Amino acid sequence: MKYWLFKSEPSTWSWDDQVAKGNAGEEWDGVRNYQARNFMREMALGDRGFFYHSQSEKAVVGIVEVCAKAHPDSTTDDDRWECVDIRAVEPLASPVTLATIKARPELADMPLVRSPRLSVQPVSASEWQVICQLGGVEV
DNA sequence: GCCAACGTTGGC
DNA sequence: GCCAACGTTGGC
Repeated sequence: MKYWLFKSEPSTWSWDDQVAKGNAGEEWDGVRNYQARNFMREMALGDRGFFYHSQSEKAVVGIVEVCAKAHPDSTTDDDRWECVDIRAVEPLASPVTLATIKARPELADMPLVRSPRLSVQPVSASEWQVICQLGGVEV
């Protein structure tokens, strides 16, 4: 199983919006970036991901699961763009902020730190464990 | 195929 | 609200 990070502006699509969709999940649509799309193509059913709020909040707030593999993005006719579906699994007991992540040497290589604009990113197993611990979530 | 212009994103 | 960084677009 692989780990990922999904970034969203809470004013556009928040963790609460994601939770409201329940187990059916929701398309992670609107991605118009090849790198991000390619990561989504690599995702398998059951892969886990962090849900990150950008802008005002700047924190990992929840854990999601891939519940549909990459398929055409329904919000465009342009067949270059694909997306997966994800569903909320559980919130972090305490959100892990960008400041906290930046302060951790073992997390300093995350794309979140290095290229903050990439909206879908891979997360290593060790990074996953560290952030889960910081967030008060059992791995 | 290159490169400049532009729009968007996100941190501060 | 500003500004820097980046990726995409379109003209040549």
